[in-house]
Amino acid sequence: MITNKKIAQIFSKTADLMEIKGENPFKVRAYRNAARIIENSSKDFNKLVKEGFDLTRLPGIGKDLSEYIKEIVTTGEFSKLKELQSQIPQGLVEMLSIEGLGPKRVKQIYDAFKVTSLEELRKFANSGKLDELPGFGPKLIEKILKGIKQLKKAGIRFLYSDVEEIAEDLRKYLLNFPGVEVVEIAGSYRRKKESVGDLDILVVAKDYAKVSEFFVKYKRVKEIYSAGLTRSTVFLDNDLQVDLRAVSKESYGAALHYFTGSKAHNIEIRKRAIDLGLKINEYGVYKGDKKIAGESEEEVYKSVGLCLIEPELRENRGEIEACIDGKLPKLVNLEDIKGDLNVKTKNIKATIKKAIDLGYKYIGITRKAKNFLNFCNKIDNYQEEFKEIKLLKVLEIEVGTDTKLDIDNKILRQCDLIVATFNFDESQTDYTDIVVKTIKNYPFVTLLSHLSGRIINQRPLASVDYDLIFELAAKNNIIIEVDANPKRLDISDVLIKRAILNNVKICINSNAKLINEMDNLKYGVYQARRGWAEKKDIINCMEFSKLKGLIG
DNA sequence: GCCGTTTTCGGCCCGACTGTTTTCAGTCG
Repeated sequence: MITNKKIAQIFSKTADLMEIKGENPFKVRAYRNAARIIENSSKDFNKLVKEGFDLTRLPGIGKDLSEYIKEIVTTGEFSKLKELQSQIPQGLVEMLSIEGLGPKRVKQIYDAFKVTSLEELRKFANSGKLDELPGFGPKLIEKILKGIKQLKKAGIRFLYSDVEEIAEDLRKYLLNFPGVEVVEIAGSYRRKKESVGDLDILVVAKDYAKVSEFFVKYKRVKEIYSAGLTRSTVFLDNDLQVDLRAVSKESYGAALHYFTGSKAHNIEIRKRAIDLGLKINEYGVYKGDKKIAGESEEEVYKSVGLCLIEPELRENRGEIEACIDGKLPKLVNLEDIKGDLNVKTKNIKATIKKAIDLGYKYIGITRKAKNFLNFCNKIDNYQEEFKEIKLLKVLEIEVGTDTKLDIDNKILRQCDLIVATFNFDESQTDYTDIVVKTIKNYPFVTLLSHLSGRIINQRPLASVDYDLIFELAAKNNIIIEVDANPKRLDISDVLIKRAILNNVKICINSNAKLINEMDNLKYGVYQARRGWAEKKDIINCMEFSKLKGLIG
């Protein structure tokens, strides 16, 4: 089955190749735009095509792209891409990821020397041949050589949780410097994306030059890439890129908006400004030469007739339209969480104490069927001891590819919640059947865990007909879990939005194996916010009495 | 390739920076 992600990948690949070929850049943009729309869509394109939906109704998809999508869904391939691939060597695409090399220069190099691989490029650069090309000076060539070396590192994204500590430490470090008034970390970090490419730090300060000097002396800086009058870039010891930018107080809101992104969101906002006869850049909102807004983000949004849109929503996934219609979600907050329903920690007493510390009203401790009755006795005893928190006995069953389940009735009567977790065999391609069978044949299962099976940067989403599953889940009151483990965040933001649109309730659990991993729940909340989730969509934001009715 | 309440052509977000030139193209975010 062709997933949205797969279609998106095909279009972006096509765009890369077209760019090198020297096609009209706006045409290339149309493909990239379509790729983004499809990947972010809350609808399954495979399904839309099969239902005969008129794809040209979607903004950004016209007559041609609509036909191409149909071709990809029905044949699994894209003839245009195949043709491009036969004309343009793969090595050229790799060259695009070298800092300083874009499509024009790659094409220039290829046309002149027929260089098709990075290795060949390195030889040419070293031999001095590249100097012959117009526009290629010693500095650019040095940059290319350096870029080839660093290529492996380039493009890696860090888990949000991995950069969080550094980011907050840097924030404190800069705030301590005399004359620094504001430090804010923008970019995908502020949008709470599951992975972050680099850190964009904005600073309002009396004397930027001094702050910049102080910044590049940060203990973890390995390399200073550039240090200018308004911008400095460094690499840290773990290869994380950090940009520091000087911002004036009067432009702070415009700059924060601009550098928070996403790019797609910014472009939409700017288009809107143009329609209103305004111009937006990182310094402010302008009517002619007159600056009419810029000090705060609220002002910037207000100038184009919008309300403040929370950073997590800024992906051009319908947030602007929702704002106009007054239908922006009131996003869930960490404080709304009343309990964690899937904790696999060994030490029960320590778990309960931690849950109380976290202010939880209830905590679900999970075990597999083996020795479950013995575990239940222990929980009953602890419940006597800790009356301030409600303890739930959670049974986890692993669904293999055969969906055979054999659970003792005694156990079923004892547990408060049964969670099915999927253990997909990587060799299989479509797991929809297994999930459907689990829902239909085992009515005692109320929570589905690891539905997509993804591990960030390692294992992609399983190929499942998510809309079908969500429909069934809504009908059968099945809850879908968001595993807050920052390496997983399964299900993803886009899927959370799709689940909620299908009236499916979600549950954010830490899946903690160690006590301190219970703190990971916040990452699940961030992901849920990116998936437009409100308090009412999340069962562990509910009082215990209401929750009981949903999981019982 | 998409789009249109100046609608079937002619636009398409916008500015900084870099390195190369000598007024600007390419790249980047």
